[in-house]
Amino acid sequence: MAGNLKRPSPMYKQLADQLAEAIASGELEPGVPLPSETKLMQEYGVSRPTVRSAVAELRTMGLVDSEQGRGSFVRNQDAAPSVTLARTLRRSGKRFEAESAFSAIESPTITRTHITGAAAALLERDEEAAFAVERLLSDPVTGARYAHRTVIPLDVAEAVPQLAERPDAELTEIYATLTEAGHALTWQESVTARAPLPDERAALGVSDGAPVLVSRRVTYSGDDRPLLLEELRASAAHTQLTFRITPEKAPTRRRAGSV
Amino acid sequence: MAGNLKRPSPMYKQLADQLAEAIASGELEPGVPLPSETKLMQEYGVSRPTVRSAVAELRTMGLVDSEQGRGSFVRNQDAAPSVTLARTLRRSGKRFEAESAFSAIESPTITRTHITGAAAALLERDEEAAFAVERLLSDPVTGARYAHRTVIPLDVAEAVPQLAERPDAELTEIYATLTEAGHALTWQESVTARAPLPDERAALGVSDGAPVLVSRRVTYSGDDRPLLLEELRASAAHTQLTFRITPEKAPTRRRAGSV
DNA sequence: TATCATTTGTTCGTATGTATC
DNA sequence: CGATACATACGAACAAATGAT
Repeated sequence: MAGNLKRPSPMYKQLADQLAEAIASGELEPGVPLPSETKLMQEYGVSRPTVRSAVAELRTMGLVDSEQGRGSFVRNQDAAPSVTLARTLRRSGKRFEAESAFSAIESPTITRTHITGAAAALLERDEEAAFAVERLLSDPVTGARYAHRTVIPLDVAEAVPQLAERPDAELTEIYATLTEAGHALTWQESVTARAPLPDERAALGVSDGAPVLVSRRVTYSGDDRPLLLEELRASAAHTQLTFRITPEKAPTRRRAGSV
Repeated sequence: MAGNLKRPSPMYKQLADQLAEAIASGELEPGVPLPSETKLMQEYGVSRPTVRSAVAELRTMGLVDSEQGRGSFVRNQDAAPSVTLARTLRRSGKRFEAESAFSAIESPTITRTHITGAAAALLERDEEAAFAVERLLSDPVTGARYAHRTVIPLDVAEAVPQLAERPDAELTEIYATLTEAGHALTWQESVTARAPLPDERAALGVSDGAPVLVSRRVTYSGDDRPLLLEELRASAAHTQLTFRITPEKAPTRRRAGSV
């Protein structure tokens, strides 16, 4: 980790890259502090703002955590994927069971809303009324927190009285209820990630630079009519989601270059 | 959007919050530029560094994109999940087909490596030798780019000669080969996300503040012996992954509080 | 084509606040 | 209490990209 920075490519980025490489190579181990800002200024012959920009880069890359009065510490990334949430369902007859178990931090809140945004596209309903059930959950082992939200369109709730009465029933119960109501259920889950919103940082305990995983599961009647939506949000630093891939038995259509 | 900032809570954060709120409320619509840094300095009576810190916050929140010489523009978040990659397999007899098709940007590169890190855990092999096949792919419609990596442990390749000869065959071919070799294949995919590394920014075209989705698919023989690993990386700003959830037929064990 | 005003990007310097040890 | 560390905020200058003149 010597002290030579050429131009161009901003000096703060070069410094960030060098530090990132030192972290990746293990030269700077998790838990140990970076050299202080003053040291880095002297070592590399750059000014304070340049050093601070470099360290800020490392923070947004999720490589270090800075603590006022102490230092900037290399984050332990091996301990990163700690919690694995299996997004699998088990079924026996008309009963369902979810693979991953949570404990609720607060009791669920039920509200009446309208379906907008991503939910509208997935439920194929725009601006229609719906029940929304919000839960704040935590993993019983690690204490990691999750936000869970269920959206039940009003037309679905009206067709199945038990849903309207207890929209906050457990999801496995709801699946059973819908099955008894004659629906042949199928599910599709879609996963993406984004930077946390300000309120999510606190609620989900998202560490600096870590994204939020957003997973949305749609329950269909048959293969195509959306009945309800679940949305799960979690800090990606603590969580990975797993899916069992089951090949569909379907006629082969030719396609080129797929991987 | 008036100009009153109290202390404490850093002024740059207050300014960032006010701008974020203006974006959330629709006062600042997607595509329109924020007031210029000079304007914001005057409006709020703060210095240029303070304004720049605030805008930097918005960038890492993924709310705006800044372009030198032009301005900082509110990002269109509705157009965010543009590309949907279905992580589903289809099967007919011993033939397989992937749902999502890509076109290769470069021809695959084959290297000999050792299995470490997340791959070691998933393949249940530590430091063992393996083929690694790297591909840079793109979506034929949108042009979005993906990095794909296949890891084939050497013991698997040696047991199935076709793999050792052409480790860079298409995955569906490899699945077929393994099936013909007598393996009953199953798959498990795990998804997480993280901030992009410096080289990924360029290779995957990751916009500022957007995380990278990392999805790893393990192919098992039977239910438990890992044969090979695929790793797919993509910018979460452009991509969502979809999974078909197929309930497993299994005896019901009781569990509390699952959602 | 060349110039110029505007806008963001980079880098320096300096001062002060605040948490930690 | 004092030394050290990061956090915030100011001012200033120049670079680089853009778009219009």
